[in-house]
Amino acid sequence: MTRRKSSSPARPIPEHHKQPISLKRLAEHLGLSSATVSIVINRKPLSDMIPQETKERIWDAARRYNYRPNIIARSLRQQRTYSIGVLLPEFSDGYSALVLSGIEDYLLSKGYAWLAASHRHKDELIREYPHLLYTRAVEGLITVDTPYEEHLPFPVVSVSGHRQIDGVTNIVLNHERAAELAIGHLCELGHREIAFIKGQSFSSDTSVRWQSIRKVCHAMGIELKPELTAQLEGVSPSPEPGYAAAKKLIASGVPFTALFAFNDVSAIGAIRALQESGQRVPDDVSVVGFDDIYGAAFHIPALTTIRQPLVKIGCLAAETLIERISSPNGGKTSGAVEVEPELIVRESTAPPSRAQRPVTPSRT
Amino acid sequence: MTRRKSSSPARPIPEHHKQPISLKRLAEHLGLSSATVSIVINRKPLSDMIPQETKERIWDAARRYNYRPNIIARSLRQQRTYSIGVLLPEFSDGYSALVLSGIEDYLLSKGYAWLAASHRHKDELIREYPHLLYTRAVEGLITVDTPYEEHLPFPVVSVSGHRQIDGVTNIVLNHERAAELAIGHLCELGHREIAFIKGQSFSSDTSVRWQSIRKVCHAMGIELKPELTAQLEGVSPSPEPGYAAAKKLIASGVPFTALFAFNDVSAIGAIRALQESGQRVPDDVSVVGFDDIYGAAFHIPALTTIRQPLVKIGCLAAETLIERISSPNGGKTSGAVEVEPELIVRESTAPPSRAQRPVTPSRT
DNA sequence: AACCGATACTTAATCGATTTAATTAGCGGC
DNA sequence: GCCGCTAATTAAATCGATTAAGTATCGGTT
Repeated sequence: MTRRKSSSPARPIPEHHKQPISLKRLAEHLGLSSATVSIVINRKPLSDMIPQETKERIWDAARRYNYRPNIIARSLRQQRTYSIGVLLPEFSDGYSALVLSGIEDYLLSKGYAWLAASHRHKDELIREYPHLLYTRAVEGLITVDTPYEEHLPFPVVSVSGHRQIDGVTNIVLNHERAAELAIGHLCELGHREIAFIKGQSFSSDTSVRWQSIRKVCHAMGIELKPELTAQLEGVSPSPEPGYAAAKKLIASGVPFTALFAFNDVSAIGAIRALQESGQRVPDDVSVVGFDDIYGAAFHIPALTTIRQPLVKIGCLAAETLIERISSPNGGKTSGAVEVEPELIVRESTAPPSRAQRPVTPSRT
Repeated sequence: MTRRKSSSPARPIPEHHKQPISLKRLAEHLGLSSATVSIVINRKPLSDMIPQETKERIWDAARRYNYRPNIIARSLRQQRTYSIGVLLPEFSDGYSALVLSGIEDYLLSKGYAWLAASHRHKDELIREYPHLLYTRAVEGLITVDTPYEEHLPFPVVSVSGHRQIDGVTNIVLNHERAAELAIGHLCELGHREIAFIKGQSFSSDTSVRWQSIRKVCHAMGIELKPELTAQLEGVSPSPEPGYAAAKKLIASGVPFTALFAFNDVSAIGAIRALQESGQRVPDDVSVVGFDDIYGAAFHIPALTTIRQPLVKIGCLAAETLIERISSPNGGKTSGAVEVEPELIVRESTAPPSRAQRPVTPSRT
């Protein structure tokens, strides 16, 4: 304080300081320059030169007037926004929501914010949103189950994306292991006639998952009959597509004792279709789901499923993205990170009934 | 162009203009001042003075160099961020997700962005997040099922908030009508012994809903037995709390033929508990849920439920908030907006069975 | 010839912070 | 009494737009 110029006396601040105070006003009030205050508040190396007493004066005033740096001004100067975008198909699909939780946890801990956007499988939104987010000055993007081709001017981490795109890191499940777990479980129970529901064609996991299933079936000597293969159709996040797919499988007339669905939601729809056609789960048909969303455990019957560590995946995606954003070389590494699935056995699977009745098509 | 000074010739821009171009550079390249370009790009009234030819030159260049105004700089100057915060308990509860969809739709159409935050019922996060969002310069906040007392320095719209707080607009369901629909439906089917599951104490709808139920029960001559009243406990967004609550009701030994749950998720948990105790739904006990989340229709049995227009609620919340943000007087109006529920009859309700067996407690 | 008003722009301030380069005061040494 | 050094701070540029206020040119009028 020894050298504070007497020519610039501390200026008082009006009582009702409800509106945020600016650095400049705070500095004026302290009789210091805004540079000094900024340096101290941000604990810059330069502040080593500032005597303790002054620092305390600054901190006191900052607390008293509840000073909060204007993040917009800071962003402009630093060319950093500390925010990222998250693009996903749908908030209410049980899958994205869990990934989001993981993302949020990590970002919160690192001081990042995120702008979310759901495209509901509309091509236009899938195309537009990344640019909109870019306009919003995000520093990176996490896409969840969203195919995106174009090269973007910032790092991208893709959850269950599978294409190798420059600048995109993929977080992927070990799908082969997943198929082994599911089909192995059914085989062990004694099932041989297994039906499959593939994902929608727009789902990025669909193709990889299916390849894994084919490979594992072949290895285990399970025949993959075309009549026992159905595909989800439509963009509804409800169990309806699974219901429709299962109806088709049943209508084929080819008997099966087990069904491996693309996800838990479609498994739930499938179970409804089976029950409507007079089949009981798991007595007549075993069903295995995928994901282990909330609620899978509470469905009746409780779903046997392949759990994806969704929260962890979200966390990992966020971590990977932040790392790439922070890395000095711009994080050019576009590789893949793999996570492991887990088999959760509940009530929807059982050994095939001895009296192997063929599944008969119900009336439409 | 007649008067373009020959002293500042159009300056070429290097080929690889991948990185965004600034207004200044664009103006330099055009041989104009940035003010002129800004005025034209933003279609300010002043641009009426600019000849068509110049305007076209500007637009052409903007397109060619893919000019995008830096939103940070603009925000700083205009003191507007065109973004709001959304605070909710949980992404994966089926309820919030639908509200979010509505919010997103509306905001997208108005050019606003949103920062989302889920507090998972942690007091600390409920307290901190609004300030964090404020620091992030949101212009308003939508809270979903989140009790918030403190006065905030921007407009707040609260979905299913019920307190009258200065500066907060509530979007509420007509709970009395909802209770009438549910209880009326059960009465019409012939039920008299109705059990109830109240919401968690932290849920903002819990108290209002319960008052309405009491009122309607009284009006309809239904006795509200304390033993047939349970409350959800714990923060899990899964059906588990509903399961536990139903277990308690069953354990009371008091017979009931119908159950009105706080929401669909808890109804699903309750159904599981009933089935485990040997009751069949709806044969022995009818169950009515609340919300009509995705999946309610595909549960087995499909849930009869009171539908809240959740997407519409989100939309309405966003609209109300934007209106208050844009209104010149700062939108001091803190009132309430009411929406109407709807009864959706599916499979989980039926007339009480003639052979009115008392519900017997199952082994623990 | 001086003036006016319209046209077609430009200048410069501003938003609120960060950051680099400079400045000042005091002190010890010669 | 001057030099150089350190400690403590500050001035000024900067980020990229927006915007109020100003200016130069020209045709036309009195």
